[in-house]
Amino acid sequence: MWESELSTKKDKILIIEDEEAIRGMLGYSLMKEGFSCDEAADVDQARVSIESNHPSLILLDWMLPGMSGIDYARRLRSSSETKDIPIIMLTAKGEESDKVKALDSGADDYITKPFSTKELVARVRAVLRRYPDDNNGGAIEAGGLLLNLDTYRVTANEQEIEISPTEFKLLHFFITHPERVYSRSQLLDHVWGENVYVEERTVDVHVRRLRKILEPFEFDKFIQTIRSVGYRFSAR
Amino acid sequence: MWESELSTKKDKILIIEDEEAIRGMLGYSLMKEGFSCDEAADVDQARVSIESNHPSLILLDWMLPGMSGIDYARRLRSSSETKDIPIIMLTAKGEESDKVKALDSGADDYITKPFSTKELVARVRAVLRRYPDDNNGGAIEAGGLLLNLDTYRVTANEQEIEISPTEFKLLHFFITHPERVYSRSQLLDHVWGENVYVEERTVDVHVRRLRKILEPFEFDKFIQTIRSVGYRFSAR
DNA sequence: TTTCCTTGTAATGAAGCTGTAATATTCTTG
DNA sequence: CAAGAATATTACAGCTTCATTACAAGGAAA
Repeated sequence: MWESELSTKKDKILIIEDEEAIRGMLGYSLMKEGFSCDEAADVDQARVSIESNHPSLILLDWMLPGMSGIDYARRLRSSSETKDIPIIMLTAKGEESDKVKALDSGADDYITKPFSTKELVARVRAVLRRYPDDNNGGAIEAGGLLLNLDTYRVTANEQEIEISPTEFKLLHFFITHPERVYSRSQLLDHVWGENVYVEERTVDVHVRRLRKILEPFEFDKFIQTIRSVGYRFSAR
Repeated sequence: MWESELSTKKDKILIIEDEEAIRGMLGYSLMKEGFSCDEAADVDQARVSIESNHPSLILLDWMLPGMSGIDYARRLRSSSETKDIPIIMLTAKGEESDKVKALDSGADDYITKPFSTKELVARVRAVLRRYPDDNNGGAIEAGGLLLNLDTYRVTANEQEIEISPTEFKLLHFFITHPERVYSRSQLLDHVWGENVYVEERTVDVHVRRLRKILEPFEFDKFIQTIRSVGYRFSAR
C-alpha cells in the first residue's frame, strides 16, 4: 500500500491487475500524485480489499485470471455495495468496439495500454471529479442549475423546479457526466439500472420531459441530441 | 493583462485580489516567468474572466469584497465548469487552521503573505504539474482539426463544427489513416461496413460534403483527390 | 376507493441524413 | 485542341431518426 504524506483528502484507489509489474507501476505513479492505493491480483483479493478499504475508485484490467474485466465490472455494478464506485478499465486493445463494450459494462472510462502516467492521472482525476465533493452540502451545479442530492431539490437560477424521480436521476447522471455522449442503452443502464427491460425510445420521452421543465430557464439546451448516437449534457 | 512572448505553452493564470498593488505585482512576477495573466478585483470580474478566458489556474485572495475567498473557492469547486481549475489561496494569516480551511474548501495549495516571488512561482508550477494539461481527453488531432470520440465533437481551430454521422465516421477514418490513398471501395468497406451495397460514387458526394463543412477553415485541402485512384487525407 | 402523479409504450408528424442520378467541370491523352 | 474519362457539384426523393403527444397501467396519497 502506497501512501503520500502531503495531500489532504486522499482518494483510495484499488488496482485490480494480475501482472505485478504493471500493478506496481500504477500504484507508484498514483501514490506520487497523492492518491493512496491498494492492489489486487485477482477477483478474490479485490473482494477482500473492497470490503475492508472501500476504495473511491477502481482501476480494472481488461483481462483477469479466470474472468474478463467486463464481466467483473458488470458484477460490481449490480451489487448494491459496489455499484457507486467508479471504474476505469485498462485495456491493451485499441479497438472502438472494445471501448463501447467497456463503457456498456458500466465502466466510467477506459484507458488503452500503453498509456502515460499523465494520462492515467488525468483520467482518474476526471472521473473522481464527477462525483460530488460534498463541498456544497451535497449539491452539484452546472451553469445555474443546482441539484441537491440531500434534499432532492433542483433549482434553476435560484428558483425551485418540480421534478419527478426518474427525471431527477437522469438529470443527476447528466450533470455528473457532462461533455460526453451516452447512447440510450448506456443511459438505461446507468439511470434505470442494469437488468431493467425498458424500450430505448423511453429515454427520448424522459429527455423530452426533462427538457420541458428546464425550458422556462433555457436550460433545455444543455441536453443535446447527437443524432444516431445518443444524448450529451453540456453546460457550455 | 500581462503576457510573455517567449514561453511556448502559456498557462493562463487568473488573479483574484482586491488590492491593486498586490494584483499588479503578482501579475508582473508571473508574466516574467512566462505565464499569461488576467486580473479580477472582485467576484463579478472573476466570473467574466473565467468564462471568456478559461484560466488554467486561479490565485485567490483569502478576503474579497463581500465574500470570503473560502466560500468562493467552494463555489468554484461545485460548479461543473470551474471545478477542474486548480486554486491557490493567498492569505495574510499564517495559522495552521486557516491552511486546513483553505485546503478543505477545495484549494490545491495555500501561500502565506508575505511571500517571495520565487515561492509563488514554485507553487504555481507545482500545482500546474499535478494537473497534466488537459490531454484533449481522448481526442484526435490533425493540424488544427480536433475530433473527439467521447463528446462526439469536431472542432476546427477551437471552433465547433456541425457534422452528420457519416461525415463524422469518414473524417474519423481519414484522420486516423493519414498520408495514404484509399480507393472508393476501400473507403466503403472501412467507413460504411463490409457488406453494404452502395454505389462507389456515393463516396464522392460524402467527400464533397465533408470538404464543404471544412471549407470555412481551409481544412478542405486536407482531403486530396488522387485521380483514378481515390482519396488521401493529409494535414501537411 | 377515489384521485393524483408517475411512467412506459405506441402513434404520429417533423426534421435531418443519405444514396442516386443528372449535369457541370476538370483533367488526360492523342 | 478535341474527345474521352474521371471527378465535382447539385438536387431531390426516400429513408432513418427524433420530437411530441396521448394514453393506460400502476402506485401513492388522500
